[in-house]
Amino acid sequence: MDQIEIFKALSNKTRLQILTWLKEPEKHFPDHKISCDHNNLGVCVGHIQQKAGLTQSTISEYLSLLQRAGLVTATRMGQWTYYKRNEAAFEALSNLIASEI
Amino acid sequence: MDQIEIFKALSNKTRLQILTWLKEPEKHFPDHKISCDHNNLGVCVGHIQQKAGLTQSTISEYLSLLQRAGLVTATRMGQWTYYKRNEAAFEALSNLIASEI
DNA sequence: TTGGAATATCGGGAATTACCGATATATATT
DNA sequence: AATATATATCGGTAATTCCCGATATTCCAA
Repeated sequence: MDQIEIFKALSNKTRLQILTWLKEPEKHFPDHKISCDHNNLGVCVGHIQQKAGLTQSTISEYLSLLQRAGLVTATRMGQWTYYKRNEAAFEALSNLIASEI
Repeated sequence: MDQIEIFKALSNKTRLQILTWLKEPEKHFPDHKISCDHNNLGVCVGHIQQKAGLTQSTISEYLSLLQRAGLVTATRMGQWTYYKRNEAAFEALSNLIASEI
């Protein structure tokens, strides 16, 4: 758990938005059931990219950055990569700020 | 409470160190009683700078950056400026991460 | 009121980050 | 095998951040 990597990952408006969108995927990605997300794997890159309005390469990089920071997990299924929040990481970060930092 | 400004402020090793030092000033600045810190005002810039090992200008900027983010408060007393943690901000941030982000 | 001490601000070079377009890779379909 | 789709990676420019030295400002002391 690299604190600085986490805080850097959170220091960007688009990435923060993505994380809050992933809190309620069914709300923010209403068409996810009929396309990417079969189970509870998360949301695929393309949907996130469309909603964010930045290029595919940028969003792909942002998502892998969030993954390296441990804030999301990625699952590859066929041609899609599904990203979902790692709630444990947020809980740990909250506790870290409340007690360590 | 500008989230991004806060996370940017926390995205630096030296600034994180300063914040943890300020959690226990008497431990990390053992000579603070006989010099700067008369009451509970915090720790003066010079002591923080010595411990951090960076230049005076850098530390001064880091401290005002932390202040702008709301993570510390500054009190000017004579020629010294004393910085101390704003614990309410950390609590608020912890809660924010636990519930909003 | 002049000099010194503590801090703040200014200007700048090197490194990092924010995005992009182009291209590569992997998978699915025909 | 050839093509199409989804994602990842690469190379690059503009903006931001890191940290410095030099200078300005504020306050105190002689």
